[in-house]
Parts: sequence; C-alpha cells; structure tokens
Amino acid sequence: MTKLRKQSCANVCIIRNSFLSLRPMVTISDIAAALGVTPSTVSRALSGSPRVKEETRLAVEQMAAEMGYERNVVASNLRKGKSDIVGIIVPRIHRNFFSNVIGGAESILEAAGYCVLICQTHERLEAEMKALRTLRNNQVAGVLISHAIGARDGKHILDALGSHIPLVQFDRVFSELPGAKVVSDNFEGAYAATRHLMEQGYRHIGTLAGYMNSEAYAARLEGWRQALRDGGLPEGEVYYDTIVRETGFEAGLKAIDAGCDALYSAGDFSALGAVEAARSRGLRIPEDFGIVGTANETFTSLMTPSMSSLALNPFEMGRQAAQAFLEGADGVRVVPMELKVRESSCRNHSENQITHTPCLK
Amino acid sequence: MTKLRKQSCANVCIIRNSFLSLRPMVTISDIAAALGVTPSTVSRALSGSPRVKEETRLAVEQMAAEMGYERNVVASNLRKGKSDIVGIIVPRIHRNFFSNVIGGAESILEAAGYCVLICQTHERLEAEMKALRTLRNNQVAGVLISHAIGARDGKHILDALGSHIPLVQFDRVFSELPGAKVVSDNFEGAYAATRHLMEQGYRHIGTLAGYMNSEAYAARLEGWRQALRDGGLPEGEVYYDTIVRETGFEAGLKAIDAGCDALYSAGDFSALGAVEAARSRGLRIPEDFGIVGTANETFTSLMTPSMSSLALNPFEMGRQAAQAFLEGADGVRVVPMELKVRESSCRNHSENQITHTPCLK
DNA sequence: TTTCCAAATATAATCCATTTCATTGTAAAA
DNA sequence: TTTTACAATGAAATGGATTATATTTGGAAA
Repeated sequence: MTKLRKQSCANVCIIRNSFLSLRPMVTISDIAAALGVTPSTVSRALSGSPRVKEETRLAVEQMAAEMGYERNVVASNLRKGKSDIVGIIVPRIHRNFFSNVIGGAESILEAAGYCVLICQTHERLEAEMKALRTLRNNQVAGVLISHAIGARDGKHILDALGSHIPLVQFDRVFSELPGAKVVSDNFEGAYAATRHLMEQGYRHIGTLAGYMNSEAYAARLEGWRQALRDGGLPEGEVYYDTIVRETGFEAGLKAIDAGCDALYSAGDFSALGAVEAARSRGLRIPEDFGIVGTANETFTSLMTPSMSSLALNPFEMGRQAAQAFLEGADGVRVVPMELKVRESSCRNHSENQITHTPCLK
Repeated sequence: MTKLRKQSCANVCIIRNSFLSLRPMVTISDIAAALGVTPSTVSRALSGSPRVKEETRLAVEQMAAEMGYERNVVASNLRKGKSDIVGIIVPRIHRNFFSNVIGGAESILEAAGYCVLICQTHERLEAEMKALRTLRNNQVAGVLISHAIGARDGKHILDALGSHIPLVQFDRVFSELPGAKVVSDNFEGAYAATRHLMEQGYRHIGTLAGYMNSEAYAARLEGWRQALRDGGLPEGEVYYDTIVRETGFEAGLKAIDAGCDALYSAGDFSALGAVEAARSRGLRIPEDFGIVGTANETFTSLMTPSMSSLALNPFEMGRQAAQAFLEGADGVRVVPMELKVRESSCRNHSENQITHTPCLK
C-alpha cells in the first residue's frame, strides 16, 4: 500500500518534470519530494525559521538552488495577507520633485526588500481613488501618497484604502488623516525667501500663491505674509491658483500693474511665467523686478538670468517617508527647505552669498 | 442532518460577520452563502461568464455591491497564473525622456485595465536583473524595458525573466532578443540634425557620441557620419562615452582644440557641457560655434541661447510599447524624431524655420 | 410517458506557500 | 526506569478565486 502510493507519487513527479521543461515552475513540494521531506519543512528552511535542523536547511537550500527554485510571491502574499510592494501615489511622475521623492523612497525601500509600485493621478481625485483601491486589492504593504489637487479632504482616502494598510502622506497632506506625515518647512522657507527679497531692497512684494486646499501652499502664503509683517511692510498682493507658466504670466502682468517690484512664487513654472511677464513689460530682472520661485526645478539654474528658488529636498522627503513607513511611527516629520539665491533676485552684490536669517515662529 | 449542517453554516456566517466589522474582507463565499448558491456561481457571475442565468448574475452583483465586496486580486492572480500588472524597467525615472515614456505607456495600459510597476536600474546590470526577477516572481503580465548601460547583451535578460512573459524593449534594445521593439529613428534624426548644421554653414562638425553598446547611440553616430559623407565633408571627430555635462565639457574643449566649428551631440546634457566649453574659450554661440543636442530636455528651450535639439517622442514611444504589448505582436516599431531648431545652431536667419530634408537610406 | 439535450448550478480540485497543531524521537532530569 | 522537555518534522488547514468535471433541472422531442 505504502509502496503503491510512492509509486504513484513518482509518476506525478515525472509528469511535473515534463512540464518543467516547458515552463520552469519549481515549487516547494518539488523540493520536498526530491529530499523526502514535507513542504512545511522546506518552507521553514527557506524562510529562515529556527525550527529546522541546520543540516536540513543546507540540504534544502542546495536542492532549491539546484532545481532553480524561486518562491512564488503571489502565493506567499496570499497566505501572508500582504505583499512586499509599497505603493507610491503622486500627481505626476515627470515633475522633478515627485520623481526625486520616488527615488529617495526607493533607495530606502529597496534596501529593506520592498519593491515600489508607482501610480499617477494627474491631479484627479477619481484617479487617486482608483489607485488606492488598486493598491489595496494588491494587498500592498503600505502606501506613500501626495494628494491630487482635486482631493478636497481625507475622508474618501480611508474609505478607498481601508484602515489596515499603513499610510504615509508627504508634501500634500491632510492633517485629519491618521498615520505619518512628511512635509517641507514651507512656512520657514517662504519666510526666508521673502526676507531675502526685502534685504535686496524690494518693497512691494506680491506672491503667486498656488491652491489653498493644499496645506503646503497655504503655509508658504503664511510665511510670506509673516515676513512682510515682521519687516514692517504693508500687506502684499496675492494671486491664487497660479501654478503653471501661463497663469504665472497673467498674474505677473497684474502684479506689475498693481505696482509690485518683486514676487515670491510658490512654484517655479509660474515664476518663469512672471519673468516673461516682466520682460514683456520691458522690466529688467533683477534691477527692476525681483523673483524667487519654489522647487528648484532643473531649468532655474540654466535659464538667463538664472532664477532664485526655494529648494525643496525631495530626495530626503522620500527617504523620510520610507523610513516612517518602515518604523511604523506616526507623527509629522519636517524637512527643511533651502533658499538657492541666484540672479533673478540679487541686485545687491554684497548679498550674493546670503544665508537666510531664521525667523522665530 | 441537512438541517444541522445548515445550522452550523449559519453560525460560521455570524462569526465571519463579526470579523467583518474589524476588517472588511468579503469573499465570494460570503456572497454565495448569503444567496444560497456556491462560490463557483458567484465567481462566474462576477467575471461575466455566459454560463449563469441573467437573474442570478443580477442578484450576485447586487449582493456584492451591498456587502462591499472587492475581488482579492492576489488570490485571483495565483489561480490564473498572471496578474494585471505590467512592469516598466528604466535606467532612471527622473530623466525626462523616461518619465514621459512611462506616462505614454500608462495612458494606454490603464485604459486597458492594467496597472504599472516601475523599476529603476540606475544603469546597473545587477539592478536590472533583480528587477526582472522581481517582476517575474510577481507574475506580471508583461515587461517593458529600456536597458541599463551596464547591460552588455541580452542573454541574461531571458534567463532572469523567463520566456513566458511578454517582453517589449524600447529605445535601448538588443536585436537578438525576441519580442517587440520600439525605437526612435535615430539614424534619420541625426542625419537631419547634421545636415541642418551643414546648411547653416558649419564645415567642421564633430560629434559627442555616447556609448557604443547602445544601438540608439550607434545609429545616431551613423546618421551623423552619413550626412557628412553625403555633404562631401571629410570624416569628423568622434568623442565617445560623453553623456553628462562634465564629459561634454571636456570633449567640447577637445573638439574646439581640434578645430571643430560645430558639434552634433547625442545627448542634451553633454551638449550643455559643450556650450559651456565654447563659452570658456570665448566663442560665441551660434556665430563661432554651433551645437545641436538630442532629447529636447526641458532646459534646452529655457536656456540662453536656447539650444537646438533633436527631439525624441517619448510619450509616443511609451504608447507604442504598450500597444505592442497589448497586441502581442513582434517586430520593430520606429518612432520618428523631430529636429527643434533654436538659437544655438542658427546663424543663417532665413533658415530659422528649417524643415529638414529626409535622406535616402 | 419516456428519453434526451442543454442550461444552470454544484462539487471538488487547483494554484503555492504558510502556519497551526500534532507527532516522533532523543536527551536530560527525576 | 520513567517522566519531562525540547528539538525536528509531518499532517492538514488556510488564504480566496478559478475551473474541470459532475449533477440537477426544465423543457423539447420521440
């Protein structure tokens, strides 16, 4: 009886092997059969359990290597209820900022044995929800997200993701959501940028402010406002919802008509638009009109005149977000920004190597 | 007996439900139990099989919606042996070219119901192999890849990926590998760029040639060479392995010392380096020295003087690669390049709106 | 009325790794 | 010698969906 069973098992093995030549799918059962042990032992041996004899582990590892075994992670994930995939959701990967955040996160996550699934939302809430559901259905180990502009609040996020998957928000965050958050020091950064403009002698400083449903942009607006206040200047003009070159251009014209001699822009592309607006009105930069952008996009250092920009530290933000996920720690991590002073805001040459004065919040 | 079994089933359901409140994992078995049918019927109903009564299908769909069911794709993938994930492997996602390819591929794949897993190799063969294994282990539906510079040939690729996963190569391809390929028309593009320089009156045109283990760079070199030949000019200087700003700068200096009055560069960053080299030698651009780069990076249109560049069409390449995967068709797809004529190569003003003359290969 | 076919559904195997619980064997303690 | 404890491994259940095969049912044809 026992012999018969062995016989039939052998047959099964032969059949399996003939399949193997077609597609190389070695399972732990194959290894177990080859060694005369059970799949559970093989599983334990391969996953580093202390509950197998060292000798057995070596035999299993050797046989696994010999047969070209590779763990079927799909099956493994199903059983364990989670995968080694971490999802990252960003508005647009081709934005320098986001691709660097991804790079930073990846550098940490890859070393920790995770791989990274990237989703773009194109700033649409609907796409964000879909991405969250996709990630949940794939049972990802965690999600790092920077919200689409179209997302108004965090309620929908939890519905779509569920509450058992760790969530780390970065850059654009909703305070009301649980989990870790990583943000730039937007207030302090905008404060420094504005103060720099004041120190360069600009006296009528407006701002291109971005979207107010983003806490990052809101904080930059407040930093700008506080700097003006602390410097004894009157309230300046605010141009909302300016993110891209075109709206930056239009807002730039309005700012010039309103008498501004400088702008702090919460984005680089809108700042570029403002530069073009100033040029179209015959103003010289930085002599007649000063500009500081935000994000330190590649082009800012290559254009003429080179553009001052408040640099985010996306790579570090990505690293921090990944760390927060790995450590499972809640709370807010603040990544400092750095003001890159270039030609567009520097009419006082002795100030070229300015180091900004931190404000007391 | 039957009654007893039903009873115990009811208990099980109640227990399940109490779990449900903790974590919402509704399975097809739950739906089946609620409706008094079997899981197989529910599965068929939800996957659109014609083998269920319309009435049953509606009841299942309604109950699924009511209970908040979402398919466990991990389990589904395990059974079906493949997933709805398509892997994209690129050297660096923050490169404009690659992030746009990804965007193009994503636009097609998402519409077809796939999601996209992105891997970076940082130009390292080792990382490329690891990415391929990761994707295979996750049983992705297909892989789109642009090889790392470190990858010398295609042999290792098949070993790592296996032969049952569709592979589409783009931009940097190995001809010897099976499967679809999508490439830019590098020969024609470089030919047009070089011819443009000749038409602007440059007579000693060198090239910054990139890495010769990449067929794309090799084709650009040949296009440049053929244009010189067809134009009756002698062989020009070739500077290999110049990709980044620094090597472009060094090669630029050498080219100037060798008497070149223009360069066709197979990359934009190296072209930028060459611009700086020319400036450092006091040459005016484009009057004394002409340059055309390749890739149409964002900064090329924003710098001063703006830089002519041979534009790739990365978004379209991504679309084509995704289409090739979806259609399962082998063969090579060629995406045309477009010469963007800007200031750095235009000393003949009547030529500003040049449209390039195609060459006969 | 019986027979047969097709539609609809049920049963059970399958995908593969993991994990709980049970069993065996061996050495140390009583 | 017997009990105790532990190490090592086996057996079987589990995760959730899919699918090959089997069964039931209803209606048409004989």
